Amino acid sequence: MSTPASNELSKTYDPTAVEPSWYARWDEKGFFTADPASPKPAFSIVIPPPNVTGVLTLGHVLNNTIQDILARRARMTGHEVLWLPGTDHAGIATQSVVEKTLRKDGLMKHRDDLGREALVAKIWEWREKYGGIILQQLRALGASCDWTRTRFTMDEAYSRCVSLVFVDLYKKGLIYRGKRMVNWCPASQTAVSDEEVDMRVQNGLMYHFRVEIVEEPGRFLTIASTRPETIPGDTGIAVNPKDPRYSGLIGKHARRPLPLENQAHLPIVADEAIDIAFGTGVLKVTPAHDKVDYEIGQRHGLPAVDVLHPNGKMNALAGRDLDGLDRFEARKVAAGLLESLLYSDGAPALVKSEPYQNNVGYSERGGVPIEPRLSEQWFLKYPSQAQSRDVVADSRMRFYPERWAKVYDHWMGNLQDWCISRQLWWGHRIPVWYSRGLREQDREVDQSAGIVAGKKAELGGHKSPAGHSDKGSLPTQPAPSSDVTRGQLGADVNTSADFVRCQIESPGENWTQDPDVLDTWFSSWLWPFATMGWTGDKEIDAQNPTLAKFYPTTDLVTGPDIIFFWVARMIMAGFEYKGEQPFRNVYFTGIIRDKQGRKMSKSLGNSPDPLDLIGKFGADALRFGVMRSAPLGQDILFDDKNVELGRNFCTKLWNAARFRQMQGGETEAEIQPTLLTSDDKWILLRLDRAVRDVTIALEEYRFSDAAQALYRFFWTEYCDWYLESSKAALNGPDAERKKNALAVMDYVLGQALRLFHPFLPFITEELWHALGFATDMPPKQGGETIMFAPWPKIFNEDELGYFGLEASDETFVSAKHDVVLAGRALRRDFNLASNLRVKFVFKPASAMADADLESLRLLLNAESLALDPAFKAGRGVASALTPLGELYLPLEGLLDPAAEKARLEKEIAKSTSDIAAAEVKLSNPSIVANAPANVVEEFRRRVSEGGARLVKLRAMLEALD
RNA sequence: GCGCGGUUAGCUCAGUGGUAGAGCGCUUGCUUCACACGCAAGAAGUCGCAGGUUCGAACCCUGCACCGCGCACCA
Repeated sequence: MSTPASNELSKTYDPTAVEPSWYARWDEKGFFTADPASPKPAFSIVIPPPNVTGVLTLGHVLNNTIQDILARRARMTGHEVLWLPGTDHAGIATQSVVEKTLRKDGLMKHRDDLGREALVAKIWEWREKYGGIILQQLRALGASCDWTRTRFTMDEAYSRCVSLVFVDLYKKGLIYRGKRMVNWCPASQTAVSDEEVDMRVQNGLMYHFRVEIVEEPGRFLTIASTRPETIPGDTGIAVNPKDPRYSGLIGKHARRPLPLENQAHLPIVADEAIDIAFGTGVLKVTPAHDKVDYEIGQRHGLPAVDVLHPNGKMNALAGRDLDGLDRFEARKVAAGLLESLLYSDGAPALVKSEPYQNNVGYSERGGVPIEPRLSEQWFLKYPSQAQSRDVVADSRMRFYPERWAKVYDHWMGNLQDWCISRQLWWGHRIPVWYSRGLREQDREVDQSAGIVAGKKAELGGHKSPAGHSDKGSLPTQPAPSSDVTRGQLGADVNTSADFVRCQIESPGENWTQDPDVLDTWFSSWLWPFATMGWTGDKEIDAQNPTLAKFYPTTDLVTGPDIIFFWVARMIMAGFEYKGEQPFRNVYFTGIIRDKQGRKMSKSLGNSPDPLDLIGKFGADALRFGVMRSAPLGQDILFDDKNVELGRNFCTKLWNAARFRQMQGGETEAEIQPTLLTSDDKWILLRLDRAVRDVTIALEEYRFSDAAQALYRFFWTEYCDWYLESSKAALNGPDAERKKNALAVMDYVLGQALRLFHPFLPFITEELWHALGFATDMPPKQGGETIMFAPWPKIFNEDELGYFGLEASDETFVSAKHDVVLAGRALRRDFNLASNLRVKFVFKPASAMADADLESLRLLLNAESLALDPAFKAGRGVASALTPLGELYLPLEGLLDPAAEKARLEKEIAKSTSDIAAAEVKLSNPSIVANAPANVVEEFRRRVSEGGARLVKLRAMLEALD
């Protein structure tokens, strides 16, 4: 047995004094380091890499606490744990942040002032200095990541994986380049993927304007549009062929009103896509600035006229009145022009403009409306689609909560090709090389905002090009490279190997690399294996112990907002490059909101800094508070009160430990089963229940349930009931009994600390050592750290028999608690101060052990509890009926007999109505016939027990007279 | 428009067929020798609405309303 803890605990728990030093020690000792050679079963998680520019938010706290809980519990259940950390280069976000700093510091006005190489160098510099702060912050939270394996998506080895995969997919014919309608962000001046567009409700205006029919002067068509500024880009007018109003006009022409100096004649075409019921049933077709219009344009051979610069300002083709204006300013000006443009009938072109609400796509990053824009980009047709869809559909990969599986399945069933190129400088440069001279020519066309012949361009909507159609089986295995050649893919791009090559290294002097970089997610989708040293070389990878041991990973913990961005793509990459799913379970957290239910945002200022909270309450408190209020699958309304509750709980735990320490004696003596009191047995059974509940809850990813079970067990059951009742033995004269009570306490505390450890890593480690639990454990199983102490197990039959634990112990002690509650209620009913020492008389229904009476007395805070089977209550005695007997509180002059009488009558009334309710049930033959036996039995019990209770209550009432 | 969540005590949420629960907040009494970040007692809910199934519904079914989210969109 160990010696008593030597260092005495201070009166209050100070997390700031404890947390950093324990973290440093864990880290130094290499406790977080994963050993691929370990014989233990593997458990692995890869962190969702935060932006390298990021700082810790409550979202990260939630997400990483969950991962840490999983990792820490896995260590305690004997797993070799790898929790792999790292950061993401986050293309647009990082480049914007650094550009902003540089502009603020006056080091540049525009990125072109520095040039590509210098800017990228600056960003690297910035990253070295400030990047990865968030990883430091995760340490303060207690995250047990294997920092020796920290990765960054732009590490040399990782970048090589990205290029490798690009080249491979290119060779498989899944990556192609083409001029297509993409989501263009005028703020960041790059294309973005469909997933990076948010639809927002917008209050705008619907403009109704007229165009004159060329062949029938004086006849007009009215068109409804929200974007009059794009009229100069109109190249056709479309109506539905079934619309009788306009059938005679098809094939004729309308005069485009703008620009005033170039009123072109637009063909009127018939297209099924036109909704007869919407607006006037006439659509202006602007193929260069709308996806649907582009498709209509394709069908009718209408050219695309781009009237916008990439930055969202109108260009020369918009006409002299609009040229140079911002698109929103141009909208107003265009409307004004239409208003002052008078037709031959003397009326203006503009009929009316009325308020209109519609949905507009916003750039997630740029925060401005997306401009659908025709441009040359790289696209990926997703690999391994079928396997990736099936693995979730048939539950080989489990989603928690399960409902996200449906969302995933829906998206997987409607995959659109992914626009992977970005017009940025920070990121993985596309490994494609152009023979000098060719590319410049291409770019010129792209930048010129000229007229592109409609027939030549590819279909919009990111449908796969011809020769790679969606019908038939999806390519689940790497397609043979001969399947599709680039020649078939982009008719508008010169793809001859003499001019274009896709390879990692430069082909030589006269070759220029594609200027674009890849979407950040094109690197993060490789995260689960690229971080583990994957090379793409089968032989080398087969020898990689990390991959062998830790891939596929066990769990992924992430937000549902990136299910498409990241999770789905990782699954596809996992199958394509590892031939296996990247993880077994995916846990989707809720979104952290403020207590009013609003999203956390900088502008609202409702986003507390987790480090402030840690400083104020401690990391354990923050973790516990967040976890206790984070039910599976629901958003979390965050309130500091939660953290306060966590802090209070830590203090409670601390003081319960302090109480134990103050009792002295050796730690963890052997429990003598014969000396166990009913309370001892009760707490052992409650502990057993807690072990079971917490274990199951964690296995089912119900973290808040686990936290609440722990909270209830420790605070209510251990502290409020057991610890108080144990004072009977601890303050009593019997040394053996005291020793045994301490042994029980130590056992419960030792197990409880382990159960708490995943949630509260710091305080549990501190107490584990301070109370001496570490002393007798094998070094690798709790001796050095509670991190490796075995996870508690529920009692088996032998143990239950050894301690003599039976269900009846629980029933009995809970009846004892009822006695205490009844006694406390009597105090309250007669307005006796809490601190008034009173004398109770107890008339037990059956014999009771001295220990039980003594604990009853203590819990009642009574001066005495006299056992008197023959007690006759008279006037001035308050009484209560309990499951274990009658409890009397003689009050002499203090009691108002009338009040006591009223109190008893109220109880009698309650009892009577309870009985009546049960009798009604029993008198109904169909209940007796249909209800299950145990339910009927329960009604009978209520009637019979209620009857007995009634008899006694009446006797008590009579005694008052 | 389609789909998914939600609607239970003042607030945040548990509760999947048999007499409504927790934490916070509130009220009252307590500096009771671990803890006032505490102890004890208490008040407080026609379980969104309307039908249905059932002996019995917060719970199962149908419809509706409202809140939130996702997807797709009509210019």
